[in-house]
Order: sequence, then structure tokens, then C-alpha cells
Amino acid sequence: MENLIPDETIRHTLLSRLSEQVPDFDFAAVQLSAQLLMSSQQTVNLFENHFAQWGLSQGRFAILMLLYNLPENDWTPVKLAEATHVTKATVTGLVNNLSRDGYITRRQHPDDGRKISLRLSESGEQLVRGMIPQHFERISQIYSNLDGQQIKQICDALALLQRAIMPGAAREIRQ
Amino acid sequence: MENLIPDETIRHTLLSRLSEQVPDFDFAAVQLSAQLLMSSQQTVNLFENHFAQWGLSQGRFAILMLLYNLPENDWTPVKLAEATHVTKATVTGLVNNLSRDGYITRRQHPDDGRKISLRLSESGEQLVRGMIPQHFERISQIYSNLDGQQIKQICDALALLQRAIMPGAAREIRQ
DNA sequence: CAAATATAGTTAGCCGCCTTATTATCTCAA
DNA sequence: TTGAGATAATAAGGCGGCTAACTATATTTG
Repeated sequence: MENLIPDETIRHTLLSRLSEQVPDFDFAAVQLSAQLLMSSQQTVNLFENHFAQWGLSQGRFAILMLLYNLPENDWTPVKLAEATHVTKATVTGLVNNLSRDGYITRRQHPDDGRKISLRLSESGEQLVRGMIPQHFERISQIYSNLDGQQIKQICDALALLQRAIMPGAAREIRQ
Repeated sequence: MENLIPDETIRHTLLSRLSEQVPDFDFAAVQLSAQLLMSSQQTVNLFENHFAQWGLSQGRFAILMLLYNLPENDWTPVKLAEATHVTKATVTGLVNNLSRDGYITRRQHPDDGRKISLRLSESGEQLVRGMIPQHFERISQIYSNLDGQQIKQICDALALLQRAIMPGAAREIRQ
């Protein structure tokens, strides 16, 4: 499973070499960024591995959940792209595979010839209905070692981080 | 940029639907997992966008840094794969592209006919030498809104999370 | 020494992300 | 009313992950 940050020993000598080259080398920030990247990758992997149990990925799961739980929304590729924050082209790919696997169906939209109406198939509904209890049980279990106060502590830290890097993130995207 | 977690409004109705279906629905854990995934994605995107400035990615950057800063290591694809925690095949792909772009060179290893010795080319060295100051300046700047106490707070939260999910992560992989 | 096994690297092919066209349809305004 | 521009979906092609299978070389062992 990917990670890309070298472990302690290599990272340590790497940082010491770098600190010789870079004036004002900011150890704290670099360590923090490494921790964040490692922790991020770990979280993503945890969920991807979990979903793999049902042959799903984060993206496939997100689409199935939206179709299953909010069927009144008359989902189209564009709506899914907006809801899941990926591009239309990515949705096309996910929808291709999900429909190839028989979980969803495309049909012409009655009102607008450009649109495609997406629905869960019978087997798609079955899949979701079957996985939901285990899925949410598992999420609860993953974090079961944390008490309410600790969860709050983590959420606070994430919010703090969010606020601190938000302007930076916005500037990045423009670049 | 990907994210996959729907925003507040959709997420809210989604969760309320789910809580009707799932007995003992653990709001706190689900919210935490959503926050973690969003925050993870944001962190990864921040760095990927930052690297894109030089036509790099996390993986390409990791390899260049190791070749540049620890040249005495006599790097081979396998060593890089171990150091960066990706598969050999992934390293082959990254090395293909980096060498196509003229940043690194492959040569036969003198001692062992199976091995390939990887080195930075002149232009690879130039690239790294040129980007290092800006890169680390940028990292420092990204987190410049945080004081030492806040950085510690975030690191503590990450460590807490790490300890809490570690056994879960290990079990997952086996699955 | 020869055969079995281990190791290094690549290839092939899948997935999900992206950007940049392209095509089809719809809407609006001259 | 028709022609320009907006919008919906897909296609094509790149990237970086992965697994599984393959080749070539070393090593170990009977």
C-alpha cells in the first residue's frame, strides 16, 4: 500500500542533509507535513481496503449511496460529479464500470435529450442493502478505541488545520 | 480535485436517511471518518498541486529527493520501492517517465547483472537544486499560521488517531 | 555441478483520477 | 426562426497506483 514518505531512519538522514542546504529549514513544518501525508494515506487506505471487500472503491461507494439513499434526486452524471467533487469524465468511467457490473442502469432522460438518468438495478439495491449494516458497524468499530472527548480533540485539530491552510489551498488551485 | 464526500447539505440528509435504516447508527464515528477523508484528500491535493508547478508528483518528488540527497545509497528500483512504500512495478513506471523526461539515468549494476543502478542526470540535479529552496519555503509558509503549540496539538491528535486505528489497519490488510 | 529456488526488473492489463477535445441537444436572442 | 452559445455526456489519452505473470540472473543445496 502506497505511502511515499520514507520511514524514520531514511527520513532522518534526509532531513539532516536538507537542513544543511536550506537556510531557515523549518523542521516543525516539514515534520508536520510528513505526518499529515502519512496519516492521510493511512486513512484513505483503510477505507479503500474496507470497500474492496465488496469490490467497491470510495468513488463507486459514493455513487451507490447517493442513488440508493436519495433516489428522489433524479441523478445524472453531472449531478453525481457535483455531489462527489470529481469531474464528469471520472463519473462516466465509474458509471461505465458500475453498469458493466450490473449495479446501475442508464436510461434516456424524458425531459432533456442530453441527459442520462441513472438508477440502481435490482442487484445494485441488493448490494447496498446488504453492505450498509456491516459498513457502518465497521466504521463505528474502527474508531471504537476513541472516547467522545478524544474524537472532539481530533476534530478540533482537523478544523484548526483547515483554517490554517485554507487560504493557502485556495491560492494553490489558482496557480 | 477529487474528494468524494458530499458537502454539508447532501451529507446531512444522507446521514439522516441512514440513521433510520441502521440500528445504533454511530453519528460521531461517521462524521469523524468523513472529516478525516476530506482532510486527507485536501492535504494530498495541496501537495500534488504544489508539486505540479515543477511537473512533479509525490512519487516523482520522493525518488528525486532520495537520489539527490542520499546518492551514496546506490539506488536500485527495489531499494526505491522499499523506501517509498510502493511496488516495484510502480517504481518502474515512475522511473520510465523520469528517465524519458531526462531527469535520471539507468545503468547496469557492476556487481549484479540483475540490478539497475539509478542516478540523477545533470538536468535532474539542476531541477532538484532549483526547487528545494522554494519547496521548503512553501511548506513552511503553508503552516505558517500555526504556532508551535498548535502544531503540537495536531501532531498529538494524529498520534492519537494512529494508536486507535493501528490494530484495525493491520487486521484490514490481512483481510 | 546441476537443479531448484530466490531475487531484480519489466510487461501487461485494470482502476480511478485528470485534461482536452468532440458530439448532441437545448436555450436564447437577434 | 435560426444561428450562436451553453450544457450534457462521452471519448481519447496521460498518470500513478495495483496484481499477476514473465525473463534473466544469482544463490543455495542436494
